[in-house]
Amino acid sequence: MRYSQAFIFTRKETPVDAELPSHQLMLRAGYIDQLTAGVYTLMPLAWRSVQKIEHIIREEMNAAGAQEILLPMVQPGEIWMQSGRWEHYGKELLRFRDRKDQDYCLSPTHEEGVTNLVRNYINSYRQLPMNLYQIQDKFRDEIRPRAGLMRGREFIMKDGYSFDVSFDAAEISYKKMYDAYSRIFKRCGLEFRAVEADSGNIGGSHSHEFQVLAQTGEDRILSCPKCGYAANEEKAEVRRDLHDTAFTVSAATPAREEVFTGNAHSIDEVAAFLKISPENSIKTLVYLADGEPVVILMRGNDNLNEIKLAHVLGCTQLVMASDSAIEEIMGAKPGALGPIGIKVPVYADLAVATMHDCVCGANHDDHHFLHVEPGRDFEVKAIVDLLLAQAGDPCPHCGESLQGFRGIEVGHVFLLGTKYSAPMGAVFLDEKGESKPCVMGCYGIGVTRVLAAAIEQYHDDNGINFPTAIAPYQVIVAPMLMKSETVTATADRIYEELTRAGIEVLYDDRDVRAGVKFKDDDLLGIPYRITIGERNLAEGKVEFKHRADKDNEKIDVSEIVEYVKSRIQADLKAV
RNA sequence: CGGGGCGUAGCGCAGUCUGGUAGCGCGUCUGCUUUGGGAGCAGAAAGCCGUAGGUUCAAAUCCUAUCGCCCCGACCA
Repeated sequence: MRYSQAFIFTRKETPVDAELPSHQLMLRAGYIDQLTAGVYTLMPLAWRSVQKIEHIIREEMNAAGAQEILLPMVQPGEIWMQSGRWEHYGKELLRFRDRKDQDYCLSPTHEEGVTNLVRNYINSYRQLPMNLYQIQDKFRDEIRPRAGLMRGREFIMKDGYSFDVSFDAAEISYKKMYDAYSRIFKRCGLEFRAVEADSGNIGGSHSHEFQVLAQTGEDRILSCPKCGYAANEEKAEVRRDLHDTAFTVSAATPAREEVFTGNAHSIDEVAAFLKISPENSIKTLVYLADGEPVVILMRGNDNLNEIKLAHVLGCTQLVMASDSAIEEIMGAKPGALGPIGIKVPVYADLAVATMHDCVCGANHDDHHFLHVEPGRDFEVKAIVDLLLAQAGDPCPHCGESLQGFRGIEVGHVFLLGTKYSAPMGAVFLDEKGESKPCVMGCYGIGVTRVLAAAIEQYHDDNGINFPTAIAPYQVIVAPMLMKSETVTATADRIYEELTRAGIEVLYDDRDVRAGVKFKDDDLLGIPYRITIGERNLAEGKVEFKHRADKDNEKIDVSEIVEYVKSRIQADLKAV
């Protein structure tokens, strides 16, 4: 491609609206253009990279036995009503009506679509397993889209679905996809971890996320350097030798006493005011579970895992109560809350059962209780594990200290079970002639997010620095002086020969000064640059440089094409 | 959803408080010079001042409504 004709427009200035490096660089380098909140045009450079990522995905999915299809993005509300998600999916599902006043939605995912399809064609165990996938635009009306392609409302997703005769068989399909995903992200050149994850509201029994490691990631993940255990923070377990699910009252604890604690509201402030350890105070949280208030008790220095809590409560919607709601429920403002004398159901973390003679809020503004004895001064509905794991906690498998990372979730695999097949009637007849629902798995990759995550991982002060496998072009040819016929003639020839050799070349034939080309060419993130100038040409040489290298090599003009070919092949083979 | 910020030329912004001919930088176009890390000079084009009402002799500026975009929060008791 000749740069002078290309739809590539760079900017010197960093766009103010963008915060993440990937977002800033994609705007500056002319990869994307924003149309409205969370909706972006992919311009040629981004689209080329996306197509490369898609190509890798297709190769690996096909190799794993999956078949590509394309489901409609516009879906009738009817099939979403059958699965129950018309009611439960919430506002992220963009709904509308057609001229006949029928309900429709833009599909944010395709469990319904694919299950509806499969139930019409799969009737026998002989037809299973079956694995179907697609690469397509999705629309989710996100609460707050942000960070460019990282969390858009419209985005490109690869979604795949497996259908099996049993859970055991589904495990095999799941493992195949897990392995395919590992190969896909490796081939994309990304540093990532596969971590155990919560299944969220898609449902199902277990799942793994594929997390690209990056400081700017929204997810926290924990991994064990010794045994390899890795999990999303919200799913991570901690080894705890705590099993008491009832309080044992200590007779040594004095009678409880209400004291004034002034402006001390947070756990740390109260602990400092009373000169006690935060470990000895009870943190009292108020939540609304499907609208009903519940009170949660944690040891002062522990944090609550909301996902665990939601599982314990069996609720679908869990939100922290607002300050005004808390005052109504508890009779006091946040900062002085406690479990004593309230009528709301109380759940305590396991650690609370080990506490004696502790401190908690008095449900009386600016007052706390001293000498609180769980089991004597208050009772709870249940004592359960609600602890949020953090870096430094002991690994659940081997006890080693867990390491913390930040990650960007680029892929997620779920073993779904029969959550969709059963209500939607995707059933087959087994060997005995019995009708059974298919056991499903579902598998997603955020294709456009992979692109953003790759830039988060591969950039420097001068711009993007893509892995060769997903770069929009492999080589940029930069003649230094367009007036010089020897320079342009050589550049023309190298461009043509490289192109003929199957190399993807961006030919920077713009009639601009060398500095402009260097700055732009660094910004774009193309792995290799061939610089053609009069001085080197006099010796029959051109310069060759990797984007990440400081210095360049001088290569004989006659050898440059073969040399570039071998370097690119080595890059692509290395992964 | 709550809180904050912002809509003026393709991009980044000033002008708004205190109403009175629409400005600056970058980019774009023309010409000359320059040519290995975002060149210099000279000239030029380009704006329903987000939208709709209102106040006024007069509105980017004041008032009302509305639309849009960005950021923050959703571990804090």
